[in-house]
Amino acid sequence: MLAVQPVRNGGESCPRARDNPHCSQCSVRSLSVCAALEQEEYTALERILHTRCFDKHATLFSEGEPSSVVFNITAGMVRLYRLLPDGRRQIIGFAMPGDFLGLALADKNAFSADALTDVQACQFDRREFSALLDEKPHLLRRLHAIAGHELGLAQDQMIILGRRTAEEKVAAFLIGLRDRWARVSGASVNLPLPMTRQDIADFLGLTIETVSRMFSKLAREKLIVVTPDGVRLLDRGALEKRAQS
Amino acid sequence: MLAVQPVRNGGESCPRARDNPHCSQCSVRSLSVCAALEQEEYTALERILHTRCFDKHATLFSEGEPSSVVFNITAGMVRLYRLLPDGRRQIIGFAMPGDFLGLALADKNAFSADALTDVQACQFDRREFSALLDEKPHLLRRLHAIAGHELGLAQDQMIILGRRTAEEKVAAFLIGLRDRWARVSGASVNLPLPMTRQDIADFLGLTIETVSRMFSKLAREKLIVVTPDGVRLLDRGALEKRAQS
DNA sequence: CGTTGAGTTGACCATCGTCAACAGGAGTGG
DNA sequence: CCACTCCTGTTGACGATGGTCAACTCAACG
Repeated sequence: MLAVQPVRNGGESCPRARDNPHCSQCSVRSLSVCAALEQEEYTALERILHTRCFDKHATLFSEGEPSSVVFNITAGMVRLYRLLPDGRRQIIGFAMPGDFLGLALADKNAFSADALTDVQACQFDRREFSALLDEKPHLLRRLHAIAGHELGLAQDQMIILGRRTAEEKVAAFLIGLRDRWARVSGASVNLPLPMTRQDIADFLGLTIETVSRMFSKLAREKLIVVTPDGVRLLDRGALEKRAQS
Repeated sequence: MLAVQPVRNGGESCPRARDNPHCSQCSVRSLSVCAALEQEEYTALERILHTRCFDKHATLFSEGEPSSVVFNITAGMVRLYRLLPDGRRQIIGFAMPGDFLGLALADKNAFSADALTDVQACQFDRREFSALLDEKPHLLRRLHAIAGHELGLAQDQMIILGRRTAEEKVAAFLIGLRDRWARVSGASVNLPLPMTRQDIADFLGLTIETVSRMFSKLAREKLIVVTPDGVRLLDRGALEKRAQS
């Protein structure tokens, strides 16, 4: 099954989810900030948490605007990007279940975020969340650890953008996405790609045509099969070799 | 004067500096983690702080090794980089006075760091520093705020690497370095470049030849003058226009 | 059944990388 | 002091990678 999370939930509307905002039953708890907290901390989080749903293509927040809320994604995939004055776009990353948006707790959004699929998320008022961090330093430690991890990912992406060929970029993208996806939904050779070729191109610093050509090339060489809503990874080893990772 | 910080200090040796580890007299205090702390926090920091000097070309730490210490740079410039298996190198950034190395507090170094000039730094044992953060959540907040800022810089760099031409990259590099340098040593049209062309190339995802050509081009067009140890920025406005920033 | 938008493929071309030659400074040894 | 080497940086000629432009397919949708 290539369909992403929300479909699995059968399009449950958010009210249903809101009836039940218990971290103890959260499927992404082990993957996110919320991992390894104390009962008291979960209780505090549940008190200020709102479950939210976003339709595909909906905007979670926009670059430059005052940021009033932060999110923990629980289902679906989110596109994070920044725009240049001349209209060029750089995709910063793709957020998945377990990912936290608003790590920096800054008062302006550093980037825009919109939903590539239907998305569910835990939403927190930024000030309330920030105040909670003052009360629960342990939670702040968790958040900081995640920020450190994100910094590492950003540096990986710098290497990909700066020092890799088109083929290596696409291979590294597929490997990287697969690894992250496996944490959420278990290992599988099928990898859903809810983003467009343009999104991938803007993530990798390529054009849509080059991305398409590289997909075709990898398919011709039997490393992947391109499916309607993603790819099937046939030869992970060979793919990793191309990614130079 | 294009010479960088340590020269200004007349080559004072570290023992001299160690006699005097008082944050209250630190020239970079206002720029770093240490800004806006309480007296009690400075006292705690001074207790676990060691001032260190590194000669030009010395290694502060290496990628992959267990990280036992963290640094706050007080003078000089440091090159931060990662290596690919095949020898290609990506420079992650250049650290200046006020910059903190080891933000993530991870137990392995995510990158290597070596001195481009003589360097002075406050060194902390990572475990001691980490323990201090548990006692002083306010200090952790500071550190987290800085991590958020670094994440923003990393995203800026992604845009530069992914979506800009060689000329834009070099212009953006000069503007960015100048802005950061101005915080340390005051505004000036003279910008020291202690790094080699190869370093700049590995930072921008270019070759040494292309960097050289772009410097020549900007010089031919009277936007900069290339000096033995850096550049003189003649037309900041025009340069910013080229940087598309 | 026409329209729209995503994706693929081909032809051509420009930017930037590769290879090579050369200049100038620093360090070394005769 | 000069000759020599080494290293960094500059410049030119050439070519390849990836961008540009265009035509086409296909699926979704009314």
